[in-house]
Amino acid sequence: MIQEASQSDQFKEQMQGSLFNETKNSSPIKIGKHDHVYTPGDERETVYFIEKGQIKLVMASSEGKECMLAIHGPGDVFGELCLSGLGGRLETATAMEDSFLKEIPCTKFLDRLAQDSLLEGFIKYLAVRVADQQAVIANLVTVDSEQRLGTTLLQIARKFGKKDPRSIRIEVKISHEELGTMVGTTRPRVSVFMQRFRNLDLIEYNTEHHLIIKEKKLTAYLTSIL
Amino acid sequence: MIQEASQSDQFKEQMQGSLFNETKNSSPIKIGKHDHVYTPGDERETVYFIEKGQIKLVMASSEGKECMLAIHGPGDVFGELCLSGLGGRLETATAMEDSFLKEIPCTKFLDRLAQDSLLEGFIKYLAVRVADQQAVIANLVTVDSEQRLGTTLLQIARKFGKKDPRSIRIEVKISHEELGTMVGTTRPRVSVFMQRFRNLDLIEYNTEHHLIIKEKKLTAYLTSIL
DNA sequence: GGACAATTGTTCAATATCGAACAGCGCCGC
DNA sequence: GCGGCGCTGTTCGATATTGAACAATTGTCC
Repeated sequence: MIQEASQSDQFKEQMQGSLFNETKNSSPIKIGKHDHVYTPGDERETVYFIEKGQIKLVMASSEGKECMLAIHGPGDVFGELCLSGLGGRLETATAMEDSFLKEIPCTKFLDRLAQDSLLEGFIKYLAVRVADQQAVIANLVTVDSEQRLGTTLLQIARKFGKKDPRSIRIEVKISHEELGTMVGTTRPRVSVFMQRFRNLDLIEYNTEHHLIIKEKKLTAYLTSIL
Repeated sequence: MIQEASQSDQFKEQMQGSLFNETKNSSPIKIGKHDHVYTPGDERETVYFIEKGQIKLVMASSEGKECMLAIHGPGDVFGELCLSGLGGRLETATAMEDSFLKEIPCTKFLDRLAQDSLLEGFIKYLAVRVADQQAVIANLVTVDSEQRLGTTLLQIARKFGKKDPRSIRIEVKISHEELGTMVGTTRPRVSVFMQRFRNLDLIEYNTEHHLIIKEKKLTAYLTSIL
């Protein structure tokens, strides 16, 4: 697990360097809080690189319901799915706070990766993505909502957590509503479980709205309620 | 949609050609029905190419529950997730019938793709995979089981369907139990819905256990029950 | 051909989940 | 400071889903 993280981090750094070169002449785009980077159907085939901010990817079903697929932070790349060549975005990308992005046309993106011999690295990166998504799917299918919420929290913590001294980890701001759309349950339900986790001292709300997740305790609890 | 299918089919053919060259000297491995190609934790970093047969990929949760991730048929490649470099399989790959596979070490696989200038094609292929999985996730999160079963049937039909003259499509053998693990519900529930679909003439059971899916009718029905 | 195993159709009570409602609370803008 | 608004915590009846059980049916292996 650890060496894997460092490996993929390594590629991420290389890719960041590569993209930095590619975009150093263009100026970043500012996206205000709650504004969209793109919406379903948009044909613009570009990849985005986050310099600063938070971007969430949400997919809407034919009725009104939504599903939050991911949250991306500084240094992340998103919108790479236009590489699939099937044209037209499937999800909505929205800024969760004022953000600054660099935009790279999808063909340029590939060319640059090729030039810098990063194609294989990118394949590895995509393979990790596929594996992660498989885990999400298996989770949605096999376990109940409390468990799903727990594992989702752990995933987010691992992605965004600054390693706090006491083996605890800190967070970004995500509403219960949003958690609901990741986990596949309703907001009240999320509230109840979050409360339960809090009472059991598996998570905490920091003085200022930051979620603290006690990775070990939470993991232990989740396996205990199988 | 249509040009996309043909594009990815085109890459698939190129990849098949490429792999055919790579493996023409090695003889295929036979996997008997119900036997495993690999199981979780296996470290063997190889990619498989199906010459004949059906292979299912199943992920098991910590308790006993299972989730069927995919079914692959002749010409398909699976096990590519070892390219992620995180070592150890996550799922179980099982033959649904006697199958013949070619096995390619993961490094050889990449080398060959590179030699044949197929790296970008493979990236596109993986991007499509990620997009498909996103759709699956959104489905699991946003809609109810009947709807999910319906869309799952459509997905399978599109993957395996031989285009029957009357805009209908034929199938592989999948048990209700297995469908349950794809859709995230229980077997009895699948039975009920399948029965309902049958009564509404959205699907049929062929004289010999082959499922026939009436794509248009089923699609129409699914949108009608939003 | 017959017996056993696997698959399907169906039921039911127990349980989990939804969704609508309402109250408290903190933040922001004015 | 004050109102409004968005987020949270909590409740509840209506509804969906589970899981266990039992026939009926089919397939399969000797």
